[in-house]
Amino acid sequence: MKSLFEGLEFKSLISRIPSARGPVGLYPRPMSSLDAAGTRRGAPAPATPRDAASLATLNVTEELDKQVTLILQKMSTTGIIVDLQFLKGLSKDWSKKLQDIEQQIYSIIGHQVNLNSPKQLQVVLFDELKLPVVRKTKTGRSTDEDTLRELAPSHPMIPLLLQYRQLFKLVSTYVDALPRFVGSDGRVHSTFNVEGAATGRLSSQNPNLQNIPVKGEMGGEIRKAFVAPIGKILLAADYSQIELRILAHLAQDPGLIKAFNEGLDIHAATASKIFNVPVEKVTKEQRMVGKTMNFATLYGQGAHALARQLGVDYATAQKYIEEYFAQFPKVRVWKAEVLENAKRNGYVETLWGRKRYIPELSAANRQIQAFGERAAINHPVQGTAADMIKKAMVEIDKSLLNIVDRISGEKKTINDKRLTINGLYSMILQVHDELLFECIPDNVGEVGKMVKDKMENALKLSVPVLVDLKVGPNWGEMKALNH
DNA sequence: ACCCCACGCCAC
DNA sequence: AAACGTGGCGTGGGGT
Ligand SMILES: Nc1nc2c(ncn2[C@H]2C[C@H](O)[C@@H](COP(=O)(O)OP(=O)(O)OP(=O)(O)O)O2)c(=O)[nH]1
Ligand SMILES: [Mn+2]
Ligand SMILES: [Mn+2]
Repeated sequence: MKSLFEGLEFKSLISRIPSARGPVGLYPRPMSSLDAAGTRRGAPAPATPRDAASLATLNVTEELDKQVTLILQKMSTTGIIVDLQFLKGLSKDWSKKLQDIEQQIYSIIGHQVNLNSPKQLQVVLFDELKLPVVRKTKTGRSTDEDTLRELAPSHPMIPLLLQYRQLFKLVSTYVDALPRFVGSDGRVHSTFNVEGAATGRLSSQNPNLQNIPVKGEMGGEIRKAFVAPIGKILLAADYSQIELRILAHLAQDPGLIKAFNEGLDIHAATASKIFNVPVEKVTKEQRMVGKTMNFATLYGQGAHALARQLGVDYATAQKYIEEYFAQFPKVRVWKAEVLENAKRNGYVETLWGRKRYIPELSAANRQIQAFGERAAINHPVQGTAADMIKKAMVEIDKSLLNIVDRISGEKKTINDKRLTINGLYSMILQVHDELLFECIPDNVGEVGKMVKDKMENALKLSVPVLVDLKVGPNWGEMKALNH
């Protein structure tokens, strides 16, 4: 669990409603952030004492989380197949590339160095090669990706180092690490934590299946290792622009509401403006930049950071931010209201009343206050999205059992530790606003329709909620599923 | 074998 | 580094 202001001297806690539920999974492994009782490390005291009545009665989100916990256990028990042979091939190819790059770098600088050690790298870059220090970390001179991009034209080893970093990350964190989690059934069984994030989002660990690479060709290659078993396919369902739709509802912003009623893609529209291309010509990569700008601006990014991130000058970044809030005027008003309430109550909450206490709001240090304010703005939006998909998961889990009962007279469910596991259609992953299922190809159209319906109607918003469906033989080759 | 921290970076 | 937010993990470096 992260502190709100990691870099600052004194640490505080993010208080939250206590709950008796901990992580869920087959293989606890090292329970890094939670103790055996599922209570939060570093937060020994309950955030809010419960009165006698609330000890016995779960509120809406507690009841929701209780039901979700059972589903998470099933997801963990089912697991997902990882193609070990495929990863072995990737490892071989990419490790050779890594060695090549490493040798090239050594011959350029004239000696060996541990390229994975930022400390050793600093000496090479800034002392030996005398490259300019772009920015500093707490303890020294930064060598992160942004820094290296700026330094790239100054020395031939930098582009190689960037390649090395990317490749090493993918190999060490995924290609070589995932096989260590594969059980004798050929599957990885991640642990999902129902209260993994302060906002109500889940988290996933051992391994984390919510941060599997997706960008670029190499990301797609890694996702190809997540496969459906013989005779089944994968079905994926991802909400469209979900937090912007929730924002539209919470802020009741006319610009956002109109856009969604007209079926517009706001991420693409933002990208169209940034890259000065017609919206229909926006590429996937450009849309991603638009998406990041939309959320970063909403959650308080400044013009300086935006300018750096987009590679534009400060004035242009300022203009983008102004235009954003001019386009969606009620967003500023809503943010001010949230902060006012937050400071009065000491907490913020989602549409469903999931509370997050933010003591930083009353901190003496202004910088800490500012961190608290940005968290306070984020929680109602990110947390409502979490409530929404959790509700959908509960409804979908019920419906799947009904569908199975109907289409097959024979018993296709397995009872395992009081969990009813469905052998035909299994929910196997949740990635914040996406659900992944393993299912027999029969009736995938009907199941997809049901999943889409449950997700789109889990919460009633004042704008349409849309879900994109995809199917494929593996997670790297998913194609749109129409009707 | 386990722990911590800093750095850096993957995803949503 | 920074006035986007929410996470988890691998490595290096140091320690028990
Ligand atoms: N603050 C912040 N939130 C993010 C960021 N990336 C993703 N999120 C949150 C907001 C998104 O609505 C939500 C789901 O991520 P997705 O990648 O599915 O994006 P989204 O649903 O907005 O667009 P989509 O139509 O699915 O491509 O996660 C980010 O960079 N910053
Ligand atoms: Mn989405
Ligand atoms: Mn998504």
